[in-house]
Order: sequence, then C-alpha cells, then structure tokens
Amino acid sequence: MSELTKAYEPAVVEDRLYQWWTESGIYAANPASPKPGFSIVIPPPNVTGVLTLGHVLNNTIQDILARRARQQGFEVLWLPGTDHAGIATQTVVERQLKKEKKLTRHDVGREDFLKLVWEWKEKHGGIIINQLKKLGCSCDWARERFTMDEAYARKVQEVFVDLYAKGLIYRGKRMVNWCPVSRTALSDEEVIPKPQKGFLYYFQLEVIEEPGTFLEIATTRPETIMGDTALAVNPNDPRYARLIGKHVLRPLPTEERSPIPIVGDDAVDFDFGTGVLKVTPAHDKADYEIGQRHSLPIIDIMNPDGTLNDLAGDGFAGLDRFEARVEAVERLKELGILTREEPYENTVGFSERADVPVEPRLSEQWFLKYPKTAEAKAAVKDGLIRFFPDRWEKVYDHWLENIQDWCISRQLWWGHRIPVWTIEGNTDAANLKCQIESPGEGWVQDSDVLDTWFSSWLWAHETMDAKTLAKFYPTSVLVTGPDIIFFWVARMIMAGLEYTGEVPFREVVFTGIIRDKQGRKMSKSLGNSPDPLDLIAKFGADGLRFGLLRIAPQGQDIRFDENQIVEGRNFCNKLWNACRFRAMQGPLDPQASPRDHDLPLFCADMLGRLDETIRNVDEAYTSHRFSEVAQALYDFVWGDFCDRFIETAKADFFGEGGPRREATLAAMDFAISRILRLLHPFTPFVTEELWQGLGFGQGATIQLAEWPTPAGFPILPECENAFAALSAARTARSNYNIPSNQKLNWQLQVSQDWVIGELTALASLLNAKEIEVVTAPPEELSATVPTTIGTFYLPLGGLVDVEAECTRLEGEINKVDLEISKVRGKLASTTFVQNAPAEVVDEHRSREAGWIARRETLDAAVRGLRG
RNA sequence: GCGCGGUUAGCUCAGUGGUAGAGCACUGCCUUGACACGGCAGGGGUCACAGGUUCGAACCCUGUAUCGCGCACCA
Repeated sequence: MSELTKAYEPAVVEDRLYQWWTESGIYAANPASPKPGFSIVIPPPNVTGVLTLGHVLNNTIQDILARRARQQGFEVLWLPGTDHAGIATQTVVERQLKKEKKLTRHDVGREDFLKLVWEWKEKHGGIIINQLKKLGCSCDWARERFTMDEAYARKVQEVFVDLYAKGLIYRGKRMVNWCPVSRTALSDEEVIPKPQKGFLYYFQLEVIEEPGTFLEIATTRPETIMGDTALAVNPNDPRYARLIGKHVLRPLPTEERSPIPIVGDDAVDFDFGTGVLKVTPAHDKADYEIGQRHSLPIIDIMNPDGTLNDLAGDGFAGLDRFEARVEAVERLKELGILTREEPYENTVGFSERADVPVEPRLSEQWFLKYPKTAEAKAAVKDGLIRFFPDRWEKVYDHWLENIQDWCISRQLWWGHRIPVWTIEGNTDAANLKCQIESPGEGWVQDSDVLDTWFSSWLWAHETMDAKTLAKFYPTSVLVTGPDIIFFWVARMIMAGLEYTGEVPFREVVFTGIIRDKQGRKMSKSLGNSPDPLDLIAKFGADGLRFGLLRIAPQGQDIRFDENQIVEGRNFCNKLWNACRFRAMQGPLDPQASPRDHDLPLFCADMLGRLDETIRNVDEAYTSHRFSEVAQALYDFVWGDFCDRFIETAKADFFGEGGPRREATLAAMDFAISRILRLLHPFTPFVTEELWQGLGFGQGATIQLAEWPTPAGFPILPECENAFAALSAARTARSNYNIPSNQKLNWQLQVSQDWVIGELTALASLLNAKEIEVVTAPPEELSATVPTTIGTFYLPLGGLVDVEAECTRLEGEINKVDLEISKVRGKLASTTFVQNAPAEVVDEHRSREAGWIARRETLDAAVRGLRG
C-alpha cells in the first residue's frame, strides 16, 4: 500500500468507514451473547439540541469506553436517544409559530399544538443524532429511544401511579418557583441565583394605636406592598417588641388602605435594614411561612404572566411587575412616606430556561417525596457506585441531606400528561383518581404535564427490554457533566433503587465544563462556542477527539483553544506518515514476531517502551484519566516510535538488508499493530483506515482486534545513553553553527563495545558522512563531546572563529562553576549528608562528578582551541 | 456565610517529597528518500503570597490573596 496519500485526509475516509461500521452490525448489542456485558446509556441530548463541544467531550469519552470494551472482548451496549425537553422544545415551537403565523399556542389549541411539536420533532429531532455519527460514536442505533416513545411514556405514567399509591406523590397548594415567561412552576434546581443591582427602599408607617410612633421598613420589592398583610419584628428586639399586636395602615393601594397587624416572629433579623419586615404571604417564601404561623390572610396580586391583577388596585392592575415597582415608589413619594432609597445588590433567582426573575407564587402543584434517599446515599458511600473524581460525592451527599420535595408538575403542554382524573368541576381530593386510563364519561385529566426529569430519571432501565436488562443492567458507567448531578444522576440512582432494586450504574465519570480562552462558559449569546462540525471539517473527527481529550484532565474545566485541535490533527497526520513510511518498505507482516529475530538494541528498547506505554495506559484507564492515556500514546508514538525508532531504522532500511533489516521490520510491524489498536478508541477513523490499508485485519475491522498486552520487553538503559550521547553531539554541532545538512567526518573513541555494532545507525542519526573509531583524541582542531558511550570528536578545521568560540566556552565554564558550587554547598551540609537517604546523597555526588568532568572538558576545549 | 476547585514558561496545560515538564508561540539551522500538519538545536519559570513540617516542598500542614463553581441566605 505504497499509494498512501502524503497527508491524512479525514474527509474522504470518515463517512465511508462509518457507513461500513454501522452496516456491519458490530454496534448491535446482543443480549444472548456469551461475552460479558458492558453497557452505557447516553445522557439523552435535548431533541432541540445541536452538538456542542460539551457533547463532543462527553460522547467521545463514552465512545472510547465502548470501543475499548469491544476490543477487550465485552459485548457492548451503548444505548442512544434523545430527551423531549419539555420547556425547551415547547418554546422553540411556540417561537416558530409566532414567527411564521403570528399565533400563540392558545390560538391553535392543545391538540393541534402538540401535533405541531411532533412534526417539528420528526423534522429536526434527528439533527444531533446525525452529528454524533459524524463524531464516530459507536452507538447501537437500532435501539435509539426517545423519552416520549409510547412504551417509555407508559412507564412514566405507571411510575407516577405507583408513587401516588405509595403516598409519595401528593398535591398541594404551596409556594413554588414560577416562571412568568413560560408560565409554569419550576423545581428548585431550575432556578439560578444571580446577583442583581437594585435599590433598597425605605418607607415609614405610623402605628395606629400610638400616633407619633413610626416604623421604618426596608424593602426591595415595593410593588408587593398591596399584598402585605402584616409587618413583622423580632420579639426579642427591644426597639419594637412592645409594638407587637398593634397595627399600621397599609399604604397601598391608596383607595383601600387597610390596617394590618404587627406580628412578632423569630425569622426577622434585627440587623438587616431597619429590623422591620413587611410580610407578603402570597409573594415570598419566607413571608408565606410567617403568614402560616400567624394565620395571616393571603392576597395574591399577580397574574401568571407577572403582571398585576385587580387586587393590586387602580393604577397597578395590568402593569408588569417591574413597571409596578416604579409606580409603587412614585406613590410612596406622593404619600410622603418614602424616607430614602439606597443602591443595593441582592441575589435573585432566575429561570434557567427563560432567564427572567422567578416569581415565588402560591399555586396548586404536584410534589414528590423522594423514594430511597437513604439507600441512594449509602450506595455512593459504600462504593456500590463510584464517582470520578470522588470529590463530587460530597456534593451529592450534601444535596441528599437537605433534600426537599420535588415539584413535578409543569403548566405546559409538551410532556407526559399527569395521570390524574377528576370529575369536571370537582377537584376535591376525595373525587380524584390516579390511573392511566380515563375512569369514564365525565372525568377529565389533569391539564398539567410532568417535569422532563421525571421521565429522564427512568432512562437507565426503561430504555431496555427484559432480556436487555438481564444482560446489561446495571450499566457499567455513566458519563455526564457535574451540572446535572442533582437533576439527573441523583434522581436516577433513586429511581433505579426503587424500580429495579439495583443501582443504575457502577461508575459515574464527571467531565469538566468547556470554557473559552477567557474562562467563560460557552454560550450561544456570547458567540464563543465553536461549531464542532466546522472543527470536524477542518481537522477531522479524530483530530477533534484526540485534541480535545488530550487537554481534558479528569473532571477539570477546560479552556478551549483551537490550537489543541490543530495538534490533534497533526498527531493523526504523524501517525499516518509513520505508517506510510512503513508501507514504502514493502509488504508488512500482520503476524510479525520480533522474538524470533535477533533484535537490534534500539528495536528491543522501543518494544520495551511500548510495553511500558501499555501498562501506563491501562493504569490510567482504571481511574478514567483519559488525558493521561492520550498523552502517553502521543509521547510514545511521536517521541519513542517516530523520532527515535524510525530515524534509527532508516540506517537498516537503506542499507544492505539481511537479517537485521528483517528484524527491524518485524519490530516495526509488531509495534504498529499495537499502536493502532491502542489509539483506536481515541482516533477510530485513521486507525481503521491504516489497519485496512496496511493489511493487518485482512478485511476484518480493527474494532474487534484484541486489546494489546505487554509482551515482556525491557527498556534498555544503553539505548537511553546512546540517544543522550547523540543529543550532546548534535548540540555541539549546533553550538558551532554548523548547518545540520553538512555531512561531516566524526570521530568516536568508544567506551562501550556494543557501540561498534551501531556505528551505521549513529552516523545516520548524526547525519555524518562517517564515524571513524579512534583510540586517542585526534591531532587536528576538534570539538570534544564526552558522553557515556564514548567521546565524540567533531572536526572544526576551517569551520569556526576560534576567538569567538573561546569566549562562548568561557561563558559556559562560568555556568558550570555555579552548578558545582550549588552541589558542593549541598554536600557540605551535615544535616543533608547525615539524614538524606544514601541514594540521594550518592546522586548528588555523581552530579558533582558530572559537573567536574564537564568543567574539565570545557577547559580542555579552550586549551585545545588556543593551541 | 459554608463547601469544592484553580493559581506552574508569552498561551493552553501536565506534574502529590529528591536536578522544574509538554505542545503551541519565539530564536537558529535544515525542504536529508514518512511527515514543513515536519526534523535538529536553543532561549524562556524566585511553581500566587506568607508562615510551618522535613536533610530536602510546585507537591504535605496553616493562613492570605485572587479567579471560578456549587449550596444556603436578610426583606
């Protein structure tokens, strides 16, 4: 296959190979297989999603695990699919409807709107799946699932009914997080706290029973005054305690200034503001609780869309909450009771999806008391599930410790409908039936749908049929971002324990978050998120995968830099060309057995380093340190295999041939076969193309080629010495400003016998005309390069300016003197000599000896030059 | 406020007790029969700061600064 192109061209390779792979059926997981099972369920991306670098990282890791497991002889299931993503998808379709037809979902009605969403899903829902294929993901595509597949949807309903029957699901009127844009309740996890700059407004009210006594109140939300039903002070606050039980006149709405009581409540912080709190039970969680304790009335002054309603009074009704704030301040000013306003920064909860402040709102919702929380905690604590990195265990634990009931109902249309029925017009709890099918005529189903995560939390097991479960459940590993540890990971563990009696996965690998070069999160609005498909087009899927994985240390955030992907591409090209070089030497032997040859030292050494690389790689895999795997392979391929081994092998290949050439070829074929297999999980395309092109598989895919194991070759120290010696000789050449293409006659006074046998190789590596073995330093002007394998002499006749060279050497002598004094200082320290381990002291002694030798060499060189 | 993570070369990052590393960028030489997406050589770092432990600290301990992320918050 000497017709390999000069550079690797991924574009022409990837689609062809991917099609071959999927058609070959290799990704189809067989539950009846005698092989041990290995399984992963994909974290289902939103159907609305397009591939991001986060997905690339996450799915490449899963693909690496799946591919390696296949090579190791496991029956692999990587189960793909997408999530219906309630709010996100509904919003996308609503936006489209508005844009194209100027209609809202209410204009078209629930049924027709859902038809539109399904149409949208059929049309666009496959985008991200196709993008994953471009990346090379080896999923079992025939098993692709969607969280609203019929069977899956049924399971979601069954689980609801079951949890209801167990008394874990209940309906209640509670304070919830309300998104005025999406007009639905949200779970606590969907609320993102953000610091906001605003004002703290102070106003004062006169105590009715004590004319002349004023209470000053501080608030950030004057627009809720109309909903106030009390003031609260701390009963232990000496300033105000005596006023408890008395009243003030609520200043707004102006047309109905009712008296409200002053209550005493421990929740009031004396030190904040004035120590007097206005209590708005309908619009603040803490106030609601105070209201409950004091049986205060609740006045809800807001509409679901965040505008104020009639209860807010004239001038407020119909205003948006933020407009109302301005208006309320105006009114307070008019009343002459606004005492001051101070700039103030506080934290406000924002809706994750709509990115607007969430409104605490009292509403009737469905809640879940989580099942199996103690077991879920224990599963991680006892090591049934291992987290990588393990620091996330603490976060997980803390959340479970402080777990709150989950608000699972959403006032949306797109999602799993709540399987609860009531007789029309009678929502009484006694007349409520929780079941999947309608109880009959006159019964209407709850109009709400379930939180998307209430379906995703069943993903690990409800995506599998009974046979598949038996073979592949619990899954081996879950790969996901730490941002959904509560949303998904923790909940899946609880659902798994409740419905399968087992943990859903044995290990969880948390990836880092990909940021831009400034450390900011990737986001559409910032425009700092490169399109992975562009990167694939430019650098190849393998280049992207390898480049990204190499800089993604376990669980650490990553600053993305396109240069890293360039390096990934370059690496693939390097590998390609190393193989191309091999192909030029004639046909290769897929079964090459270097043990059957008398191996040159450098070959044996390279094979020893390959063994070590395999050991390091396997070790890194045990704790999912993928960047270390990538780096180890990069270093071996580029440094040991290409720079050292191939360069040395050239002397054999371009020489006379014979057994030495055969031995080197065998070592090379043996190594390439392993390199390709080791790299395959990271760079599937280029390795398969080379595997086929070089004839290793004889038509069979590399994907099932056995994972390599060490072959028992040791690393040879004399080789390390030889390369260090060559480096020293080349440094000397460079220091004398001799162009590297100038072929010189070197001389070498050898100190080790084996060197004689490697002179041709050494000459090739030095680009020397020849290396002449001498027994004494030459007469003519030469640079002297002492090394562990002997002393090189570089003829300088006519090549250097003697004076300039002496000056340079003297400069170097000064540096060496400095090093000598450092080491001697160390050795003169009695504490060091007495207490350090003997080998450390010896190391310093030999270091000292090395520097002294270096110094003598330099002295000799100067003496030699000056003649 | 509590918890977690980061701070190492111009840049992106490795490196958990024994002479500070890689890639990119930079400088010089080289298009030598795999690769210029390349080769060889080189310059460049008081490892955020201050204490401590140790013969020895980038690494362990304590504290500080700073950036980021969670969690909980006071109107």
